[in-house]
Amino acid sequence: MIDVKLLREKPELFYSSCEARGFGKDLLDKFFILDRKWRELLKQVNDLKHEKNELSMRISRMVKEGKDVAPVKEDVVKTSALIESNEAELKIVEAERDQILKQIPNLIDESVPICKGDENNPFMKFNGMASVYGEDVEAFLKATNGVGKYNVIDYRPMSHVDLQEKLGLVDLETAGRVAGSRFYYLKGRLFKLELALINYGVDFLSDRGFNVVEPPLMMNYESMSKATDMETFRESLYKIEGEDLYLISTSEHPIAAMISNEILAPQDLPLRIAGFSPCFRKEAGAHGKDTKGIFRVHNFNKVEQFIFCEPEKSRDFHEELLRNSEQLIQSLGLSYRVINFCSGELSVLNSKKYDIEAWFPSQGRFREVVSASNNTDYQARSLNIRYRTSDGHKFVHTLNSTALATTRILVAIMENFQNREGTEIKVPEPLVPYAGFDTISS
RNA sequence: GCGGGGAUGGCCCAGUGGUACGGCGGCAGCCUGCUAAGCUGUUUCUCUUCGAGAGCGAGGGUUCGAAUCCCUCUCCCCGCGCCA
Repeated sequence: MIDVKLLREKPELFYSSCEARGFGKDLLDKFFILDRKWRELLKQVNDLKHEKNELSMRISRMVKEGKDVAPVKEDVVKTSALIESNEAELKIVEAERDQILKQIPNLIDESVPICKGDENNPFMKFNGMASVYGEDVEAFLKATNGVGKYNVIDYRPMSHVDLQEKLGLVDLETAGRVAGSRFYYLKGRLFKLELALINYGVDFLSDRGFNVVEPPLMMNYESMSKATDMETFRESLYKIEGEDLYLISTSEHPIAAMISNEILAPQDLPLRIAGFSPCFRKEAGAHGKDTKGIFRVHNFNKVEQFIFCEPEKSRDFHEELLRNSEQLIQSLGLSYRVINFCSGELSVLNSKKYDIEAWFPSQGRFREVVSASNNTDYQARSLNIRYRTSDGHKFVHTLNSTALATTRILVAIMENFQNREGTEIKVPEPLVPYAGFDTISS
């Protein structure tokens, strides 16, 4: 949720932020109408309650003095009736106003480019040495502003879909029968490689000051709605039938909610948490996209980074999260580019977001493997996560970033490190000690 | 699932129908060679010019008035049962 006081004080900030996101100004206009009415009603109700409290106290004194309180009681009853009707109206207006308020998006950071469309997300940097099939060179260079480094290869590597089929590493057909599309059985060494990735990611973050947790995989409506936004609710989340429970779509949400309604001591900050969990997503808006293989699936595993920090420092910590994620991707030998999200593509919670997109030579393009967001105080305000300062209690800033989303990284490994014949996959060096093998073959 | 106990401000804790006690911690000030101690004030949210309202796990109810009485629910602790 945004800061209502700031909205009242500096509405122009929100009008320009909403405009940059491509939201109309209707939402804000509606808010101000309702808020004005709400404040009027609140004043009325509070004044009436004051009156009632005074009368009650008078009764208290009169009882002690042994006087007849019946007439005063009648006054209180009348006042109470008035309060009841005014308060009912207040609650209606308040609910309407809050409904609007929840939809007002976070203020965007100054450094966010004003644009729209995923394809326009500006390129930030490239790292690595990509293997690029001849006819993809042009697209590769365009995607990296001409600065991407690459080796031209004279064959197109197999897609992970074909490769995993050929090497017997994934069983999609059985998963389709047992569960449905976008499910999978990971088998043998590919499964062990996933465990290696998880352990590697957890150790990596643990070494960098993150406390590691495995969160609950389900959340109730109240916590979930505060940790996320309606878009996620509508498009991503699975609900458990007959229970007030939703499967998490990322450990970001239960980690964020971990310290809801708490007031942290300043020395607790920054609080770095790394979580590991399966993630469940409906992918309702993705019909027809990545329908084969394990690139886009209904459940996958993910190591996630999360930071709670002081507001002034969140920009720096956003860079730290990106740096950690980059180092992980680099260490696996993958080449990638970083993009800065367009104002028009940010989620309601985001103030700023970077994506890391790895190069997939078989597809001839960069695909998202990491998403690093600064949600500033938006999530913290909804979840009521504050810290103590000499100037009162303030909301922390929250940030999150993918460390390793296992299925996507496995796809990247399969598509980047297969041999020319498509009979063997080389295991990235840092994973070898975790996996206990250095190649995967049939 | 059954029985018993519990939830009060950042933390601890008192409070059996008359408008939340005290301590610790935090912050500010005073005092003091320095530190510590001591003293004073302050400490949540909302609307505000003053000021007021709300707040005792959540939601209802009774009452002129509820932390207190009644109902429903949630979570935690102890015991029993079941169980990977």
